[in-house]
Amino acid sequence: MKIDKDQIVTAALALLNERGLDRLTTRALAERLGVKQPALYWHFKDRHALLNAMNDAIEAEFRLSSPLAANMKWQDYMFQLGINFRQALLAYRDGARVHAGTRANRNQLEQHMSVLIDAGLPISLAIQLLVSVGRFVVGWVLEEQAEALAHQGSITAPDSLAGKTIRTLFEMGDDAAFEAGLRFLVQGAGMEMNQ
Amino acid sequence: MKIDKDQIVTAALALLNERGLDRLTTRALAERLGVKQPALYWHFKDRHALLNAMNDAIEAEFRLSSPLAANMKWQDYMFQLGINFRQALLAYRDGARVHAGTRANRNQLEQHMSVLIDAGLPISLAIQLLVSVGRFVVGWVLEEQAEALAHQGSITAPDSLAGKTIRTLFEMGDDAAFEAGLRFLVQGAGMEMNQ
DNA sequence: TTAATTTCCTTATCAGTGATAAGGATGCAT
DNA sequence: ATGCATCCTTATCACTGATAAGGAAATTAA
Repeated sequence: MKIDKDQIVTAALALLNERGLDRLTTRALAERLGVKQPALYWHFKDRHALLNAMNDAIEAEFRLSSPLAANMKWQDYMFQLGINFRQALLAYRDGARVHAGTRANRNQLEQHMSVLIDAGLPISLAIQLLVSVGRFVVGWVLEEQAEALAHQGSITAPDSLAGKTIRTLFEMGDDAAFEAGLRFLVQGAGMEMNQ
Repeated sequence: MKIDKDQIVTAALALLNERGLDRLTTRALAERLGVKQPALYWHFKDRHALLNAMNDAIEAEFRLSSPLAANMKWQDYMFQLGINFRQALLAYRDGARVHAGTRANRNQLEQHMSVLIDAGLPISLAIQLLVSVGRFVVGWVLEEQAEALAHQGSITAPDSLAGKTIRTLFEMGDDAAFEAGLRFLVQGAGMEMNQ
C-alpha cells in the first residue's frame, strides 16, 4: 500500500478530530493508513514535521475561506481576517494547539501588509496590528477549545458579581465575545492612526 | 527525605527554566528532590495536577507584581494588568504553554470586574475586555516564547515588503510591539463605550 | 508501654510513546 | 539482466507517565 504526504496529512487531520492532539499517535495514524508505524518516518522526519504539515493544511483552508477583497476598508479587511483565522483553527479539534506548536510561516504576511499599507497605514502600525490580531486569535481559540469558563459558571454563586459575569459571557456566546474583542483591536488601531 | 507540595512546585519551576516543559519529566524532578519517581504520585494525582499547581504559583507571583490601584483610570488599570500578566508568563520558560494547559481560575475575575464596573463600564463590555486582554496576552507570550519571527528575518529578502516588515518589528522590540497591541485593545474598548 | 493506624516513601513493573537500524520487496533506469 | 532508488516491514530502543505492593517511620489509641 503506497502512500504520500497528502494522504498522511489528510488522515492525520481526520484522526485529530476523532482523538484530539494528545492521542494522535503515530501508530494510530499508521493503522488508519493501512501501514506499519515506521513507514511514516520515510515521509516525515519526525512527529513535529508532521504537525507542521498539518498546520500548513489548516492554514491553506483558511486562505480559501475568505471573502477578503483588497478594496475593502482596512478595518473590515482585518476584522474578516481575524474571523477567518479563528474559523480555520476551530475547524479541527485542538487546532489552536497544533498551530501554536509550529512555526509561523510569513507567506501571507506580505499580502496582508500591502493591503494595509495601500490603505495608508504606516508600516509600524500595520505590522503591530497584524501580529496582534494573529496572536489574539491564537490565544482566544486556544482557551476556547480548552473550554472551561462556560461550565464553571454553574459552580459560582449566581448572584455574585463573578456569577453575573460568567452568565453574561455565556449568554453572549463565543462568537459575539470574540468579535467584540477583535473589534476592540481593530478600532483601537484606527484611533492610533487618526490621532 | 520528606517533601511537601510547595517544595515540589518550587523544584518543578526551577527545572522548567532549565529544561523546558517537554523535558520536565517526573524522574528528573524526583531526582532533584532526592526522591524516587513514584513518590511524586503521593502528592499529586498525576502530571497534570502538578502543572496546575505550577500555574497557580506563577499566577500567585503575578498577583504580587502589580502597582495596580483601584483608583487608576480603568484604561491604565487594564493596561498594567496586561503588562503584569505577560511578565508573569515570561518569568518562566514555556510559561504560556504551562498556563494554556491548565484551567482558568476565576479567582481574580471578580476583583478586576468590580474595578471596571465602578469606573462605569457596562458589565458586558467589562467582561469582553477582560477576557480579550487575557487571551491576547496568552497568545502573545505563547508565540513570543516559541520565538520564531526574529530569526526568520535574516532569510527574507531585505528589500521586500516582508523584509522591511520583519525588520521594523525586530527594531521595535517585543515589549513595544506588545504594548502597542495591548493599547489597541484597551483604547478600542474605550471607543465602544463613548459612542 | 504496646498495639494499631496513618503517612510517606521504595522497589518492581506496565503499557504506551516516538524513534532508529537493518533489511526485504518493488519498480525504474542503464 | 543488473544496479539503484523508492518505500515499506520487522525488530528493537530508550524513555515516558503511571500503578501495585509493600516497608519504615511517626503518630495516635489502648
